[in-house]
Amino acid sequence: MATKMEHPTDNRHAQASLEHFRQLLHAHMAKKGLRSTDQRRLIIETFFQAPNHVSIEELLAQVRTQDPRVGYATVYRTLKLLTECGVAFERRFGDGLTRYELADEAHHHDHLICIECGEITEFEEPRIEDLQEEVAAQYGFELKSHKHEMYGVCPKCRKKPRRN
Amino acid sequence: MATKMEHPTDNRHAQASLEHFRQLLHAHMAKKGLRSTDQRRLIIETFFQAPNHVSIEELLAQVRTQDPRVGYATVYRTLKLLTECGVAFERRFGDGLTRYELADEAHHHDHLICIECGEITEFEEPRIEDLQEEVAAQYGFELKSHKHEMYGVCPKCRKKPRRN
DNA sequence: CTCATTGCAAATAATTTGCATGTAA
DNA sequence: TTACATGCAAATTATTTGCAATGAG
Repeated sequence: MATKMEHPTDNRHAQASLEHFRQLLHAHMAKKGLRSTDQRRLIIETFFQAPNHVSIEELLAQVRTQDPRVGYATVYRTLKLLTECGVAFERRFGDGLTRYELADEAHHHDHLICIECGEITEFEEPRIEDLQEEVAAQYGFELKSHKHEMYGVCPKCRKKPRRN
Repeated sequence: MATKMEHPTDNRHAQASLEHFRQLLHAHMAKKGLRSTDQRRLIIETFFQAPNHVSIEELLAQVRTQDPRVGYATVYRTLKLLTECGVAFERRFGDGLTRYELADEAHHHDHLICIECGEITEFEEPRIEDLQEEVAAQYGFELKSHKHEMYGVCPKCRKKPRRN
């Protein structure tokens, strides 16, 4: 059961898996009567290609390399749209800003965060996932998603003399 | 190893365990030359007695029943102090505000959050804790703390007709 | 006495919103 | 054409900070 092994730091997703998200989005937009605009398409494609855990600011900077006229508000509104239709997850780590990532349940991962240098490492551990289902069932919860962050000192920072 | 069983919703901590936190705080304040004031003592004791996951606003409201003159800034500053010396943890769930809880590692728990009604249930699962250590070790991390939140639909909300 | 602390108000920072204008469908 | 979308700037919200007055050690 616990045999799948992939590069845990390979953040980007195959084109194939993006197709699913494009469909989700399309369905949502059709149902709500929303429109496909240049800015939305650009922001969405940029998000799909961006590294994981992008902030609005990072995403906007990247978007503006293609179209400098795009404003903050549009990025916020588009990411909210992606969140609403289940394409993106909002995440808040310690720094005061929201980051976004693809809602890729099939390729689910959790995070190891270094409290010294802030480096974020992804991990997958199917045995933990199984236990989560077990716990949720104990409490009668129907599990939809989860967030599992472990904070510690990464190998690099452990080598440095510790601060006091 | 996995035999301890307690009321998972019993949030408050025995007086005995608070003693440890008082000492931590006292040591930190002594080392930094900080002073013990009426406001600080009141805020800290209120925090110790408050339900888990208090927000600044809730805490201030409670504090003001004892002393209406206390201001927001003092509560923020005091909670930051508690966080710095390891007495409290900052937590950010989905709503845009920071909540605080006792940094009680010995009585560690994680959270099950209902996405319908917002109810927060605590759980403990030693087998997950063990696996966390294992994963951290795989990556060479020295684990300091973690945050594990599971989102789903609680038993009560599952009974209600689902919204669309 | 000295310097940390407080309350207030003003300052920040991230995010949201109102509105006139632009533009998919 | 008919709303939805955009960009801008102003508004909001949570949190932080400057400062004069207060108070702990």
